[in-house]
Amino acid sequence: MPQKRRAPVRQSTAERIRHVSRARREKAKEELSRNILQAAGALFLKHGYEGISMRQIAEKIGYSATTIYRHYENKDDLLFAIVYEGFVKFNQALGKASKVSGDPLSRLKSVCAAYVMFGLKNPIYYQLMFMQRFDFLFEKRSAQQAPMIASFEVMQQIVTEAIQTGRLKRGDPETTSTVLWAVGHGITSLAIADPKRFSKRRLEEIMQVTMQMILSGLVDARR
Amino acid sequence: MPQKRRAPVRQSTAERIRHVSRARREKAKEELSRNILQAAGALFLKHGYEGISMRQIAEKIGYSATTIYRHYENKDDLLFAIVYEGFVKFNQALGKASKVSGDPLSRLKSVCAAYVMFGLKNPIYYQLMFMQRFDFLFEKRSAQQAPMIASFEVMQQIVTEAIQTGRLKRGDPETTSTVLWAVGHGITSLAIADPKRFSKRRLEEIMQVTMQMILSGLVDARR
Amino acid sequence: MPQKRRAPVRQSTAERIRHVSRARREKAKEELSRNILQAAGALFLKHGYEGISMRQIAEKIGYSATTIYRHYENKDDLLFAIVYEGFVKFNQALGKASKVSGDPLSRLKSVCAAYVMFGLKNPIYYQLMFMQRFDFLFEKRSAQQAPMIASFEVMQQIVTEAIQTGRLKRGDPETTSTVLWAVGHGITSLAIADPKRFSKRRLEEIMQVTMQMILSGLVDARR
Amino acid sequence: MPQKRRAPVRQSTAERIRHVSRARREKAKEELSRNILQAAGALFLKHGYEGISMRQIAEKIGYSATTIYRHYENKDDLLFAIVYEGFVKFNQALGKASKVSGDPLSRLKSVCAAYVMFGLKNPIYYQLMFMQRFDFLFEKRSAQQAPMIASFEVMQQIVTEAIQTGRLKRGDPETTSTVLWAVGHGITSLAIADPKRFSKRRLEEIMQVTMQMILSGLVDARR
DNA sequence: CATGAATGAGCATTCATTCAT
DNA sequence: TATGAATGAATGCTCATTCAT
Repeated sequence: MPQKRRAPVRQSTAERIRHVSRARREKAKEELSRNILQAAGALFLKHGYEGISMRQIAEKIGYSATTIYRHYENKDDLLFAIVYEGFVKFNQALGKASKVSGDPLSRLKSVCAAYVMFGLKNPIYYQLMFMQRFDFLFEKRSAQQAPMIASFEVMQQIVTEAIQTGRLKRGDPETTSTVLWAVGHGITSLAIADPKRFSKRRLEEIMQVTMQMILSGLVDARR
Repeated sequence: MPQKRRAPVRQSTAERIRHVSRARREKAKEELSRNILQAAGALFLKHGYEGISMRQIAEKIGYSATTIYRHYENKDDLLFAIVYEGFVKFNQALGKASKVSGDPLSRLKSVCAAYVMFGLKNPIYYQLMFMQRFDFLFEKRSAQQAPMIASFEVMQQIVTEAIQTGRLKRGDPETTSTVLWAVGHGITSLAIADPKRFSKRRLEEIMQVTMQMILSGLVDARR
Repeated sequence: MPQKRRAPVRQSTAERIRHVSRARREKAKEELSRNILQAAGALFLKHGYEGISMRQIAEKIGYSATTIYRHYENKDDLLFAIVYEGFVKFNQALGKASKVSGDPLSRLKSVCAAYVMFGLKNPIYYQLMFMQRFDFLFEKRSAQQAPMIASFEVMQQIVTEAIQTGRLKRGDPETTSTVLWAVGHGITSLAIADPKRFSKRRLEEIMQVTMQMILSGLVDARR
Repeated sequence: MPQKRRAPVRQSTAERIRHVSRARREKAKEELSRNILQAAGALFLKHGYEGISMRQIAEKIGYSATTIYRHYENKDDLLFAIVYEGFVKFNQALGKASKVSGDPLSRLKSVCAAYVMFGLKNPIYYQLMFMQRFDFLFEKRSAQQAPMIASFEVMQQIVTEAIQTGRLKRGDPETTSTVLWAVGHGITSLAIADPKRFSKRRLEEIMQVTMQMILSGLVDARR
């Protein structure tokens, strides 16, 4: 990141007094960055990206609007940071779930559950990531698509394995994993969009019915 | 300074033909109305409701922004018109599909297919209807929620029937129909959001796998 | 098309001096506030409240329209500030005049003269306060009506005293003070509206004739 | 008034059928003109000139906005027509009152009463004429200021007479008549602006006190 | 590092006015 | 004569962003 303005050679007295350890300062900065991200995320979610102004974000965190620009280049950048972080977290969650011990099928179940769980626990991220169209964000940032792609591949990988080991019916792994993805996405997005309909109990029922449907429907019964 | 506003420069008669017979004029008006609706829909979809201005819509249809106001009271009204029409069409599609002859199960399949088909054929409507949050639109127009509610009920009705006639496994009809809804929504919304991944062939495969999954997974095999 | 908004072109430092010491800065801010108030007042007066736009005010003071909003919440607020300040000044003027030494009659004369003088010295304030209907301003700001009410009461108070001490003819104090008010308002508003007719000399004559008329006409001659 | 578009040589059938007597047609036109004037006056008064749109006027009379333009050239012209008519009526009222039989003093009283009465009976006209600033209206229409000027002169004429015949104290007639004018205007405008304070009874009291004040104060008692 | 001041561009909406019918 | 359609300009206001301190 090209530092645009070099630091002055001589620190002012005031600066020296305020001077804390370098680590401490950086930590504070990061904390603020994260703060901004969270506030912005929550607001974007509630009122849409275009519906929220930098000033509103600033007000929520108790800083001036200008301060945000010290942490993020502009509004787009801020949004991207949220979505990007979302994908990193998402990727971690799926990755962790996929490493559960057991046969491919239980790992598949684990990943599916993790998918839905992520969405329900991070509705802000999920909506920003999957329920709105921010293609434009990645247009000029293709280099940073890695975690997004990786996430997609985790599931496909497991499905492939499950098919190869004969636990799932024979078929194109991409097709099958897309179906699973779609089921997960359908439940998650509906649950987020209309929480009233998705009480905890109802959701549990739904998940159970769904899992059973998947198992009865996709598993190769001959084994 | 009550300065006189100058009269707008008119386009020559040849450029645009208007003011013909009364019937013709009304037809032209309706056509323009529809035109606005379509343009607005496409734009809202791509950039979000808040991301699109009346001016942008106007420019797309080649009229001044003011003209839109002759057809729709305001921006909200315009969006509502789109969503409302979407639900009317949606309702018709589901209704028609549900009246197919045969046992509840084949009607269920028919409705599911109709659901996905509607989304794929009317991606603009679908996204505005289901992939964004426009609760506020109906807040003051509860009287016009009919087609929306009716749509939701079609599927639930069929599921209930299928359970009662023993074709589907015993269970709460609402849970079961929600699962089906979620599956349909998952496929549809993914297909719309990422068309590259959903070629016609791939989609057919997906639908087939899905249908089979549903049937194997939810149907009461004892019958 | 979330197109980036370009940064505004700034004026060179030399052109306008800002950002000095904190105290200096606050002083500058107040000065600008006052500047806006004056410009707005003059314009509202000449073309009516509805006839003037924020942009026109801004242009008059050489700032952008946005800047006004840093000082006043909105157009109503701006108008209110003017009228309110007017009443504060008016109240002070009447109050001071009423405290002149002497019998009630000379204090009455003093207040009448102060009334007219205020209007002539502050024609902008006067017209906005008394020659246009801005009831709506106070509808939601009843708490701030104090100076206005106080002003009205000063004259009535003196008249009451003058009647009680027998210097004015017996009669309803409210009626009498309203007559005096009307006379003062008549002269003041005509003088403001048609300054050509009200040269300094002519005005002096008018005031003299009027005062004499009041004294001959309202004073109880038996004393 | 230069007719911009000449009438077609051949009347269409429809036109011939609709054809009524010329007189009847003109009468209808005038009636509509008057209708527009009244509606516009009432609205201008209530919401200010700038606060009212042509469409609002049109809606009030149940015609399209375009129709107004057939009767008045533009909005300014419409306002002017109102004010002009007001001055014509005002002039008539004062003129009639000044022709009452009797000595100059009773004629003076008659004119003063007529002044106030006009304002109270035609508050719309009065406010538009005297309580708002429409200088711009007359800037390019100086030829039509006649009734306005005439009105001003009626009172001055009587005062001059009264002084010459020794009924009023010696003094500059212009000064004296201006004082009277101011008193009349003061009462009238206050009564219009704040009707709550000016009940019929209160107003009568005020008028009586005022008249007495004028007589005691301005009349030459030596006669 | 954080901020106050400032601004050009943009937004939804309304307006006065014109034109052809 | 009256009107529907259309429009450029304007309005109050908000926004993202910059700059110098």
